[in-house]
Order: sequence, then structure tokens, then C-alpha cells
Amino acid sequence: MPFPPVEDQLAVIRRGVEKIVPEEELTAMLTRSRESGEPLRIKYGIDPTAADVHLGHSVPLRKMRQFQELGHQAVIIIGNYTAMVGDPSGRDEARTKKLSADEVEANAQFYLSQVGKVIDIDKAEVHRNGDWFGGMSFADILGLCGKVTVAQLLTRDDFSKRMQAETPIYLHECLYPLMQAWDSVEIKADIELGGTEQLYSFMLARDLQKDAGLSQQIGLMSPILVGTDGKKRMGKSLGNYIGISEDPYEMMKKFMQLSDDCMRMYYELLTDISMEEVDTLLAGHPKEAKVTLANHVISEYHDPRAADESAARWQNEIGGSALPADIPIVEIKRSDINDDGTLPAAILLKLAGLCQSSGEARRAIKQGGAKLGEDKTKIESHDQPIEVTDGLLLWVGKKRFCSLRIVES
RNA sequence: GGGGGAAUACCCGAGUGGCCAAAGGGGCCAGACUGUAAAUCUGGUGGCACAGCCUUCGCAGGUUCGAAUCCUGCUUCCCCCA
Repeated sequence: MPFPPVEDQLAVIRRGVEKIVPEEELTAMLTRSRESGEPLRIKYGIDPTAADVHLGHSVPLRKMRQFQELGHQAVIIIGNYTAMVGDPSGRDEARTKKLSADEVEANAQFYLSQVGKVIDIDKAEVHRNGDWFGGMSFADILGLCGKVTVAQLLTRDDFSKRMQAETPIYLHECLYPLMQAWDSVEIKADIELGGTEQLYSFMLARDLQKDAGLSQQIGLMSPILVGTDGKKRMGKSLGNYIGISEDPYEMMKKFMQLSDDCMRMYYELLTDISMEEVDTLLAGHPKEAKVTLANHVISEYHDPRAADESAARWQNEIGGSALPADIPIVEIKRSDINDDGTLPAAILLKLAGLCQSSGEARRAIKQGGAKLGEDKTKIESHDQPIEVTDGLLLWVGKKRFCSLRIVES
């Protein structure tokens, strides 16, 4: 299959990419590949440290898919060895818990299944970097370490920040960029995808490739996708992420809570809508633009019908006043209820799991955030006796609610 | 190996014998306003069936009527010297 003209390829490749290093080599590389008919090897590495793939990961993965559509070869690296170290990027401390080989493999499997929602996994090469690191001798490792000086390592942004903040840097963490770079040598990468924080490793990979007599890779860096809070990078630990396997309605709710300022970035990085069209959308009502955005993304990971349904449901339940369709049912033990069938309000909220402590429940009630029943009657006092019945609805704020079910013992 | 400094709640950080469940900021929660956006304003933010009681200032002991605060040992981090 012939490759599209270089200019056309560049147009696709450049979208939503913050930095291409070194940029001037890209055209030449594409031209060479087109003339020889040899697809480029596009690398993306992921560490199976946690299970969820979120929209932040989807940014380079979507780019990977675009490369696939242009006819290039996707190469996914499962960092089962690097996972043991933990990527120091964007972290201000070392990973504390060590993952077992089994956990890592289980995560890897789950990861791949999710990655398959974005790229064509059947056409991709998948490697585990333990395949080469596992067999290395200490002498090999020493050899690798001899390629980098400590001063070079410390120029790396994350490390210098940590030095400044006086937080520890462990020796094994220093190996992380080396390992990642070595992956590029092993798989003969032409282009590596990642976030802008990967610059150091990407450049190190070039050094190692040159040293090994290979052609050097180009780093293609996407901007860091901010999370739903609109400020920090999307990440699991920050709780500001939208997972690509999440329920459509959950995704919709999260999208609608997104800061307006992020919308342009989300459109650019998470959809294929042309930027002209995006500008038109953003010129309209921001709420509509957000619904459209959510629709596109949800359609990609579920289907258009699911997206429409969640949009309609959001409009009903949250834009309107309909009761939520998925009220969680919480079981209350009969033995916990007083003999007269009631419980003080604060205690009930705690038992129902809506508040973590009775103190929190008291606060919620005092501030008028606690409500009762379908008509959302305000609970007036923390010791107000509430008659506990099956199906009783309880609310704390707008987002926490449940329905009760009484169980024996 | 020697010397000096540091560790406080989710995070940052004030507090150096009683007035400390511990200032201030961030985050977070709730209320008002709204588009469950942003900005703003208000209140809250250890636990307990709560005008009281219980537990918390790296860990373990000790001094004292009383310790986050003083002493001893330990752990971890930072800096300087080698």
C-alpha cells in the first residue's frame, strides 16, 4: 500500500503535537520511508503500574492510530521491567510500593485490552522490555550506565526539582530514562510518542541509538492533557481523570464538570474534528460545546447511541430535576435501628455511607446539605429522628445519594 | 567516618512547657450565585449517639502536676567536611 504524500502525512502528524525533536529530520524521514516503501516504526511505551487507561494516555495512543492509518508500524512496549522502577517523570517522590511480577502481568493484559480500543492492536507489535532487560548481566548494566554522566542525569527536570525540594532520588530511578532509551535501541524505533516530559529520555535514546550504529529516532511530544480540574495533569493519583473504560454516563458527568478553558485542548487532542469547526463550536454556548465534545469522545470508546443517551440523561437528571436512574442501594441492618424504627439523622447518614464520620454528617446537616426523600426535604437537626424505611432516599449535597434497604441482622 | 540542621493533620507551613484538636495558605466538603464551568461570597475540614469525652505533632522511652515544645535512644531526609 503506497503511503500518502509527505505533506498530507505531516498535516495529520502535526495536529496536537507540541514539540517534534529534531523537527527538521521529520520530513526527510517520511520522504525516505515513502520512497523505499518501508513503514516507520512508531514506539510508545507504557508501564503497567496501574490498571486504568485514561484520556491522558489516549493522546499519544490516538497519534499512534493516526500513524497506523497512514500505513506505519505501531510498536507498543509494555514496561514490565521499568514498572519495577517507576517513572520519575512528573513525580515528586519515588514510587513506594513495589509491584509483583504477577500484578504487573495482570495489569499488562488489562492495559492491552484497553489500548486495543484506541489503536489496531492486531497490527501492532507488542514487546515486554523484560525480554531484553531480564537477560542482561551486571556487566551489561554497567556498560549501559557508562553512557550517561550524573551531571547529565541531574539536568533532567524532575530530578533537579527533587534536588531542590530536598526529596530523595534513588539510584534505581536514575536508571529509568536509560532503560526507556534502551528500549528504543532494541526495537529500532524511528519515532517515539509521549508527553513533553519525556524529552530527556527521548534524546537519550538518540544517543544510545547512535552509539549502537542505528539511525536516530525522532521524539513526538504531545502537550500534557490537564485533568477535569482544569489545572493539573490528568492522572489516576490526582483523581482528575476520565478512564476510557468508564461507563458512558460517568464520562458524561465528568465532561460536564470540566473547566471551559480546557475545551479547546480536549477537542484538539481527543477528537478529529477540524480546528475551524472547533472554533465555531467554541463560539457558541460553552455548555453545548461541552456536550458535543463529550459526545464525540464517548462515541469513540462506546458508541454514538450510548453517547446520546448519556447526554439526554444528564439533561434530565442534572440539568432538570428528574431522579437519578442509578441510585445506589445501601443495606441497613435491622439491628442497628432503634426499637422505635428510627435513627438520629447524623447516625443514619454515617451508616448509609454518605458521610465518613458522624462529625461530617453533623456538618452536612448544619449547612443544609442533607436531604431526605424524593422531594428532598431538608434535614434540620443532627439528632432529628428519621424513620428508617425500605427505599428511603438520602442526599448529601448534589452528588452523594442512596436508597436504603433494611436487612435482617 | 566527622559535624550541623530537619521531621507538625490530605499537602505546604506557623507553633519551642499550660491560653493547642494545634495559626495561615492550598486542596477538599457543604451552602449562595450559575451552565453540577470559571470567578466570587459564606461556613466547614481528627474521632465519638458530641455543651462532654477520646486519640493525634517521625518512632520508642523518660523528666514534669502538665509535653508538639525539655532529655535519651532509634529511623528517615537535607547540608557541610572527608
